[in-house]
Amino acid sequence: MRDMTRLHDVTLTPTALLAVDVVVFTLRPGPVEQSWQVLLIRGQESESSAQYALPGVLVEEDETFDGAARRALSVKAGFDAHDWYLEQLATFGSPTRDTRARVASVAHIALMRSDDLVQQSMVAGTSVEWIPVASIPWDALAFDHAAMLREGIQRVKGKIRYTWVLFQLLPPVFTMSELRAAYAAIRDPEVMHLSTSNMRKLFGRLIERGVLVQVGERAQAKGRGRPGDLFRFSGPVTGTWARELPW
Amino acid sequence: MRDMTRLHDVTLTPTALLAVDVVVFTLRPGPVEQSWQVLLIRGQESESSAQYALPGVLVEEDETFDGAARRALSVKAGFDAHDWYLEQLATFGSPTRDTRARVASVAHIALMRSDDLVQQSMVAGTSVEWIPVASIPWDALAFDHAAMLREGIQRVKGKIRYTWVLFQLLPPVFTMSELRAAYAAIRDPEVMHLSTSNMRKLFGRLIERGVLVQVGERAQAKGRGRPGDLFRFSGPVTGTWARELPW
DNA sequence: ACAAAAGTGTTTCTCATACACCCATGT
DNA sequence: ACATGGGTGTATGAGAAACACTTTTGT
Repeated sequence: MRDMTRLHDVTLTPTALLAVDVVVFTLRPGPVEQSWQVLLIRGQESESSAQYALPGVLVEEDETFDGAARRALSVKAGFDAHDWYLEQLATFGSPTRDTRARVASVAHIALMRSDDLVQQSMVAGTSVEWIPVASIPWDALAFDHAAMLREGIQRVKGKIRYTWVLFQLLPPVFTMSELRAAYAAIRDPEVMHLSTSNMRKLFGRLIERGVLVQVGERAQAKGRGRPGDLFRFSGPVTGTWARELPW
Repeated sequence: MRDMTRLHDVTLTPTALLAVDVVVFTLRPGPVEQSWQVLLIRGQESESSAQYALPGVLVEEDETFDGAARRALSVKAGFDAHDWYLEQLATFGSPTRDTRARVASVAHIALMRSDDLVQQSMVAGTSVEWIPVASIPWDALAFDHAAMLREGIQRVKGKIRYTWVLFQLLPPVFTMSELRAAYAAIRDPEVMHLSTSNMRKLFGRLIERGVLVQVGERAQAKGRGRPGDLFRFSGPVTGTWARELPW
């Protein structure tokens, strides 16, 4: 970056390859237990026991990790992820993780709004599958992708409790019920038992501060019952609650 | 790790170098504002503006990141860090961070108990300095070490609030006052105004669960005032509070 | 004896949870 | 009409914060 305070006495011959892998999460309509889903790629190399892998690519010479991760989503899954929430998770680089060369993979997590799903696609020879987090085929994952998934799941579970990333998984406009359902799907189905009354009280602070804006309309009624008021999130992606949410 | 589901169609020529850098924190006696300190290496290459750097080394062929990080602490600062708390922070690998080659550095944070400081040392040509976090020379840091420090500081500040890592910075036996002071030094000096009464009530849960054990003795009296009861932490390093601490 | 630091117990107030009741929509 | 889901307001209980008072040390 700025100077050469280090490495002056060593060779600069490259010794490793850099890769990125992405754990993509989304929320889909359906039963709470299956709503939170992750994207896996089913490979065509059927001779091995590893049927599933995370989307990943090798990092190119002049490419940032962020750029490589978004390219992986494009190349491996056919998604245009240029405006998705993306954050670095951790780097996996055990000397033995790949037998052919030292490969360090910088794992990321990405959050896709379920209504972006219009584009679902099929990429030459591989197929893209959304799997509920509750039923991940842990034993059929390539490389150390199981460890990446475990860490990614923990990261998201923890982070929705004190930051505003949850809104990156919701559509632009949503009801309190949808917000509660999103929370329940990721953290704990028990949250579904919370009354809308208490939800509003908790999120009332955000409404006062203008982070949640009530759009002047009601949602489309679906099925029986009164449709809920619609809200729009207008705060910074990186924002946090003053206090951690109680559940 | 397990098979070859990927990379089958690309060359495996190494293109990058792997490094580790470590942000080492400790707590030292003294005024609250200067108690939380970080380790910086003052380099001898005085021609450049970057006077300070984090301890770091290149990762060797058969070395884990964890191993390389502990070696960096040994080689660059003369510490035996084999039993220190060490965790991966993030990987910094901008294509332009080093002009000579693509170097990806896996940053770590390490926590040193201040009473381990017996070993303080001097390594050939470089000098090890403990700098209060409040007075880091941001403009005199090599590479992207300023970014690493910023992230490291945020990580620790956040993590002491919901995990038990704070105890990794305290001596094996400590008083409630020392615990409060440690918290105050990292999070907010305001915490110093909390009464010991309220502290005990908050940590009372931990005492009941046996995570904090009251050693049957009082601390050495220093100066005026009654010495505090001594406690010992006996929980898992990775433990978390049921609820986030209120401050 | 007094100041300073630590321990114990009580009071107050905030806020999470629970509950009772009203509103809107589809069958 | 009634069942179902959403919204409003109130009551209850847990716990954080504040405070008054006692205990132990050094000067």
